[in-house]
This record gives sequence, structure tokens and C-alpha cells, in this order.
Amino acid sequence: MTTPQARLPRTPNSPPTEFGGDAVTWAMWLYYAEGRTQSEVAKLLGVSRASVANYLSEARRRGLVSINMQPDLLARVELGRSLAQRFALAGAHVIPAGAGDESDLQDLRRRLGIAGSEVLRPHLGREAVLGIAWGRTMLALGQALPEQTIPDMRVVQVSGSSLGGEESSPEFCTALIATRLGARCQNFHAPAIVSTREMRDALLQEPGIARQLSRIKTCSVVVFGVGELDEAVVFSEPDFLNQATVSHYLAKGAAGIVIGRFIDGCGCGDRRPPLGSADRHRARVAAGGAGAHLHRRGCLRKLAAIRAALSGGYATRLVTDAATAQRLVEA
Amino acid sequence: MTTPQARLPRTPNSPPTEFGGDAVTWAMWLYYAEGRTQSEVAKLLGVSRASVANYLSEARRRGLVSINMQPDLLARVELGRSLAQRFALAGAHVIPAGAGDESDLQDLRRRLGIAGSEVLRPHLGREAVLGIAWGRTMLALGQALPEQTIPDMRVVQVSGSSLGGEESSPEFCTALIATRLGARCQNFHAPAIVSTREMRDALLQEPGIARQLSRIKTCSVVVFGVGELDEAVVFSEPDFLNQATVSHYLAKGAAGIVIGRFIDGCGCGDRRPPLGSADRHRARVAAGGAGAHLHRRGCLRKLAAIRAALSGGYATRLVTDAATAQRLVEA
DNA sequence: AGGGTGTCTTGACATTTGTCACCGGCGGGA
DNA sequence: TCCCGCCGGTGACAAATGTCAAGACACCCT
Repeated sequence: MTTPQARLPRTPNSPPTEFGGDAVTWAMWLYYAEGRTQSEVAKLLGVSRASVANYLSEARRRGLVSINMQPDLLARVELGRSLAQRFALAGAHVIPAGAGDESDLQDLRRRLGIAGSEVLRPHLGREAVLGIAWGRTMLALGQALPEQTIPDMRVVQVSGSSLGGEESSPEFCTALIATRLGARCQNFHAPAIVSTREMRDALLQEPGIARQLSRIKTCSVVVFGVGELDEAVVFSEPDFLNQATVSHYLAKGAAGIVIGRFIDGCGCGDRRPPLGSADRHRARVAAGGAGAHLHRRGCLRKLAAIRAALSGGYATRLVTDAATAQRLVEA
Repeated sequence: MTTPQARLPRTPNSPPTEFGGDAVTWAMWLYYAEGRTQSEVAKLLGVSRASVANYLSEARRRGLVSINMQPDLLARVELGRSLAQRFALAGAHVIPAGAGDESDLQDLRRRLGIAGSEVLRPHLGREAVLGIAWGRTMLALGQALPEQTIPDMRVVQVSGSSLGGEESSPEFCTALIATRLGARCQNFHAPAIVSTREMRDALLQEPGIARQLSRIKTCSVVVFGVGELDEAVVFSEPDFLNQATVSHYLAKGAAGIVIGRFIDGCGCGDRRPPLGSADRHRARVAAGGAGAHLHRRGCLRKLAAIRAALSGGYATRLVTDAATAQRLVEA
């Protein structure tokens, strides 16, 4: 087919990178389902092999075809089994340790996000209600989710705003994940922290706020990161956590933060237990471990926070890396 | 890593090609989830790249990782849309025509099986009840299903035994598919055809039989092939279909067989309509077309059978190949 | 009608991947 | 204890795949 053949007729006004016809679909079918080589597909479709490669890449980019693995596989790893048993979890999903490079914190978060999105997958579907917290690991999770369109699904912001950095804020994480899933996004239009109790009570009276709070109770699955309690976090939330607050709660025995609430080593939060942890039917996925394997100041704090979250029964599933998992079972 | 390194410790008594440890899992994770190259994975795991390739191939063979595509895509193919509209189907899934080789009947069946398994996928899940008929296309469907474990799911044999060949018998198809899905298998422990009405009535009184019949009514989705009425089929079911029976029903206007019952061009079965076709909420997937595009004696019969099944409303979805679909819309 | 722009396609190249024959250790049997 | 068979690992080669810059066609605007 060296002659410059006439283009196939297309639908006239198709979006930029859109390909109106069936070529992508058929290429995808022949390649992925029937296991033919790209050359064979090219011959069958009458185009060059390079085009077939393009079609396939397009199909993957658009999520028309997806490879997925049983998320339980990660739980079958020996370490995962020990962890799950030790903390009475429904599953502990352990990803391989990274390159061991100390500068890989960002990379580790990216990989935790990938793992989290896999673990989340079986919980998604029509009528599902997904509660999303915030943090950089949540952000990574959103970025790892394949784009899809799930009708009748909702993504609910489970914590108030003004937490986290710009990109890892609750609003942004929730919106990103909702967009990726093609689901409805229901944000929490109120700050997480207000200065007076009167303001708090007034806010709770707001119909929109009350509605959001009741939505949170209907979540079929909640995902959150585990934050450590440490001077470093003060930097990013000046209005929420300051030196005085952290010291105060540390003195009271707090070990970590889960969805904006302090938890201690016994699993008792500072006020009511978050997440409806009494509800055994709701899946609660904790993603943690970013940084916990590094030999830094915050390392022990991070471990303590995760251990507190697990002991307290805040999570039913944990996603973490091998190094962190190792330390968790050792203790 | 050219030095012959010591072998990793393994579980002693593992089955032949079984690999006890986590290496396969981690290789799979790093490669498929994180998108690293095999060389990188090899470096991380400390083995040769060839071994990684072997691990991955093992993972695919065991179905630990599976690629799947949106089944609706197949329905979006133009031909599929016409078909669906013409016969008021919820979807008509059209796979590309084969190589055009007349000897490819077996291959076509294999490909129909792949398509069928994709179409079936969204109907599977917890609490789902899958009704399975029989035939070589059903067998191919089972073989195309990836191995998985779906809790609380059942696979129900919807027709009596002694139909089809050894491998394509109702029992075998049902068992195969149940195994692949990790679901419970509920067989029909009775012959499909008995010689006297008295025997039939007596069987219906049996508690086990009655229970199975009620199970069939609870199926959330039923899958079946469409059989043509033709002298050739006599060969495989000597006890059921013989020359006389076929001629008898042909004379009465029968056009095909669906789940062991004769149907005619108007969609009226010989006795009651099968499959609870009045139930609009139940998905009924028909897989048909094997051989229908070939220029043989049975070709028209096969087409007529499929058309009868569609016109009669026995199916809500059809899976077929492009050549057959073409002929169906032309008529 | 002419020129510009953007998209799709293509051939060529570099990389990645699948496969096969060979190798080495381990375990079982004589 | 020695030998043999088997299983898994490895290196090297061939095939398949991803990527890039350049070309061609259609559409749009003037």
C-alpha cells in the first residue's frame, strides 16, 4: 500500500483528536481480543502498521481498553497477609519497595496512587458513592485513575475545605476523581476549621452543609490518607495546624490525622470517631506510607500514625509499600 | 548479574508450573501497573529480563491480569446499530469478519466466544445469577473468560442434559464457566428429553428438578446459542433430533432451536415461549453466526434461525460477526 | 482561487519484547 | 555416593512495537 490512497470518508465535524469511524474499534478488537500482531491488523484494515500503533495508543489513552489485575493479588503478597491478620483488615495491599532512593518520595506517592486506584476499582460502579479525603496521595490516586464514565455514581468530599495545598486540597481531589470517573461531584462548601464554636454551629444549620453531611453518611466507600503529626506539616496548613496546636495534641497523646481529625494510639479521636468506623459494611481504604520508609525525622511519626489508624479500626483496607509494611509487622 | 546466583527459597511441594512466591505478582505489578519496562523490572527483582518475560507470560496464562474493553464499543459499530434498531435489541455486538477462509468455522466460534465474554462482563458480579445454555459457542465463551473469583455468584444450567457433544454439553459448559468465574455451579440433573409424558411429569415432581426450574426463573442474565434446524445437527444428537423430528417441526414452520426448544419465524415456540421472554428486565444474550456467513447448505437455515430468535424477542442482545450481521440487516 | 493550518498518515529507526536452546543445581533412585 | 532427569534461569537472536519527523490531504479563511 505504497500509493497515497484516498482518505476514507469521515464524519465532517468531529472533535479534534476524535476519530469518527470504526477503525480504532476494529483495530483494538483484532489486536487485543484476537491477539493478532499489529502488522496483521494493518493488513486487514488496509493501513500502515504505524497507524495501527497510533490507533491502539489512542484506544488506551481514551480508556477504551484497559488492562487490570485482581487487586487482591497485592493482598496475597506475604507481607500483606501478615498485615491484614495483625490489624484485622479485609486486605492489606503492599506494593514493591521503590528504588530505595531517598529522593523518591514523590515517586512513591505516584505508585501508591496507582495501587490505590486498583484497589478502589471493584468498589466503583453504578449507585456507588465514593467519599474522598485529601492530600497528596489522594491527588496521586486521582491521577492514576483511568478516564471512564460511570453513570449514577457520585463522588463526595468528606472533609471541609482549606486543608492541604492548592492541588491536594479536598475540593481539587474530589473534583479530579469525579472527572476521571465521569461521576457526579458533590463538594463541601465550607471551611474545615472555623475560629469560634458559634460559627461552627451556625454553619451546621446551613441546609447545604447539612445535606453534605448526610451525603457523607451514605458513602459506600471512603478513601483517605493517613497524616503524621509533626512540625513539618505546620508549613502547609498555617490556619489549621500551628506549632501550638500540634504540641497540644501531641501532649494529649494524638498520633496522627485522619480526614482532618486527630487520632491517638488507642484509636480514639479527639471528639467523635470519624468515618462511621462502627459501620462494618462500609469499605474504608487508607493509603499511607509515603515517606515512612525513609530515615528521616518524620519516619517514626508516620509509622505511629498509620499504626494508630489501623489499631483504631478506621480502615478496612490499607495500601502501602513493602518497606513500611515490613516495619508495621515488626513492631 | 552474570554470576549464577543462589536460588530463592521456594515452597517445597508446589505444583509443576506453579510458582509459590511473590515474584510473579511483583513483576506483574511493576510492569502492568507502573508501566516499567521488562529490563527495569528485571533490575528491580534481581533476575534476568528473560525470566521477567516468563513471569509475565505466566501471569497472563493464569489470568492474573486481563485486558478488557468496553463492550459497548462493539455495539457502536455501524452494523451493530442497524441491527439493534431493526430488531429492537438493547445491543448488537458485531465482531470483524474473519479471514474469509471457509475452514475458519472453529476460529470464528473462538472469536465469538471472546466477544461474548466481553459482552457478558458487565452483567457479572456479586449476587448475579447467570444462566448458561450449551453448544460449541458457549464452550468457546467459557474458554475466553478470564479466571476470577466472584463471591456470591451462581451459574445455572438452564437446559437438561444429553444435548450437544461431550465438551459442548450443558453440564460441561456450565461447569467450565462457573469455574472460570469462581462462582457456584448449579446443574440440572435430568435429561432434556424423555420418551414419555408420564416420565416427564414424574421428573417435574422431583424436588431437585423443581428447585432447579425455579432457579432458572431467577437468572439475572441468560446466555445461549442459536441453533439452526438442519439435517446436519441430527448427527450430534441422535436421541433428541432425528430425521423424522426435524422434518416434523420444519413442516410445522419451525426455524431454529433455542435452549432446546423449537422456535418459528413468528417467534412462537412449539409450546410455551422459553426464557421468560416476557420479562423485559432480564438480559438475554444470544450468540449466533458461526457458519452463517459461509456459502453452505446450512447457511440460510442458520440465518433464518437467528432471525427467528430475534424477531421472537428471545434475545435482548446479539453477538455475531460482521458478515452475518450484514445479511441480517439486508433481509 | 490561493494560501495557511491542522490533522492524519507513513516509512524509518531505536527500543522493547517473545522465544529457544543451553546451562546449572537440586532431588530421587540405584 | 553417584548418576540422571527435571525444573527453572539465562543469553542471544528474531520479531514486534513505540516514536519521530516529514509528507499529504482536507478544510477554512480571505
